[in-house]
Formats: sequence, C-alpha cells, structure tokens
Amino acid sequence: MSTVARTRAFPIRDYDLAATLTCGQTFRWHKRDGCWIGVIGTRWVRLQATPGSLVAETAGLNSDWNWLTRYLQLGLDLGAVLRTFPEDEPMRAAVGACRGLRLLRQDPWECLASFILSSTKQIVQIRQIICLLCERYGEVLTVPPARELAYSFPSAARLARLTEAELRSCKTGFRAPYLLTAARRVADGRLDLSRLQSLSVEAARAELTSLPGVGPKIADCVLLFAYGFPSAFPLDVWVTKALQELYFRRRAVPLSHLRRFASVHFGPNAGYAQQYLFHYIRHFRSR
DNA sequence: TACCAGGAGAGCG
DNA sequence: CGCTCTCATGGT
Repeated sequence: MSTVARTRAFPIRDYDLAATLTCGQTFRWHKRDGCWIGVIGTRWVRLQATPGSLVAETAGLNSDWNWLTRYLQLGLDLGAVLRTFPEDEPMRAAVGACRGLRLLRQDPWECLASFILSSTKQIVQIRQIICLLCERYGEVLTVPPARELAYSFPSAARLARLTEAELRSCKTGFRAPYLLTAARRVADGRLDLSRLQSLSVEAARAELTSLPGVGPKIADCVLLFAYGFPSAFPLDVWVTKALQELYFRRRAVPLSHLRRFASVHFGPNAGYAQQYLFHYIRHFRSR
C-alpha cells in the first residue's frame, strides 16, 4: 500500500524526541503546542511524540518517508547500541538519566557549517546565529496554512557568494572567514562532502580538519552527527568535564590522555556514549 | 560585573 | 609536546 499523505505515524519505543532535538547535535528545532517544528533539507516538518509512536506532518505530500526515517534513525536498534557501552557506574547513570536519547543523521553541509559556528558559543547563541543565516540567505519553504515562515539552511553556493562583513552581521564573529572558506571549497568542488561517507573515519577526519577553523572536535561532530561514524568522539568542554569528574576523580587530565581513554574505554559506539555523557553532565551535574 | 561558552591556531619554550 | 594568548559576542 503506497499511500500518499501529508502525515504519518511511526511506531517506535525508547525515543526521547525532546532530548534528541535539544541536546546540542542540531540547532533549528523549536517547540510549539507540544509539537516540534523544524526543517529537514527543504521540507518543513512537525513532529509529535505520543506513547509508542512519532507522528510526522509535512507541508506537501509524500510517497516515501525515507528522508525522515533516516534523519531520525528510526530503524536503529537502540538497545543493541546501549549493550555495547561499558558496564560502569557513570555510564549507567548517564543512560538512566535519559533513556531514549538518539543520534540523528544530518545533512553534512548544514552540520559542518553549524559546528564551524559553534566554537566557544553557548547552544542558545548558536541557534540565534543559524536562525539569522537561514532567514537572510535560506530559501523560503512551503509550510501548511497559518504556520510561521520557514527557511532552508543556506547552501554552500549561496554562502560562498557572501562577503565576510555580511557573515559577521549575523553575529558569527571570528568564525566568519572560516565559514566562508568552507562554503567556497564545497561550492567549487575542492571539498566533496558526499565522498567522505566512503572513506575511513581517519581519512574523512583529515579532510575535514584541513579546513581552517575545523579541528578535531568540530570534525568529530560532523563525522558523528552527519556521517554516523560510531567511533567519532567529540571532546568539548562538557565532555571533558564529564570524563574528569566521572572517571578521573575530578583531576585535570591532558586532552591527549582523555582522547586515548575515550577511544579504548567506550567501545565501538563511543560517539553514542559521548552524547549520553554530554547530556547527563549538562543537565544533572551542572557546575 | 565577571565568567564562560559543544574551539582552533599561532607563538613560545 | 604542552602551555598561553587571541579571536567576538552575548547569556547567565
């Protein structure tokens, strides 16, 4: 039965939609009347979490929903992932505090650009910057009647034509030239983001970190959130704090040491474990 | 007001 | 390699 519809319900369990959309892996979702409204690619989407299912509404008709199931990773067996985590007290606490937190599979360009803009910014500020960029340089999207305007994330080609001053007027600060360089490299083909999916995680990381303003942390965010490399382990100030507090008795440990520890301790889905630690330390052990 | 934010790069010893 | 400084700006 290939129904064409504007809405669809997906049976799912252990999916904490709110945590997933607000935990710092994506920046454009907002809550309205108990639902989550956002943009995936060039589609306006409204999501409602109900017990046992997710209900999705779009502006236009869909004959297939693969773009959505892929983004939300609805086919993932979360339990199988959690079973690969180390059986220690910190991981039990982190997972127990937020059962149902998921990793999304995002568009590489939007993810790369977003995290270039993320450095030494709070998540609320990152959201502001990206919102400004989309309103000014994104495309107006079709939305259902009586809904607020929605915009696509601006393409690399669009941003490549901007001046640094125009980018700085979106509050990007010292990150403006970084974003501009990335946009130009992607737009003129020197950097082929779709090719990275076929590379080893090390080779893909090397490609990303060749961009100015993209170091190991931002590269690993893109490797994990856009390409789904399960071993990518973004080590930011929060995860650093979590590791020191939970595994090193609150002692300051060199970053290189933490990287080594993370790569051996958390197993094949270290990136997933990282997201639970990030969420846990930010919401339950702040300061 | 002071501190800090999902960092990275350059300069230094 | 490890440390320090700078970059820009606004939230808390």
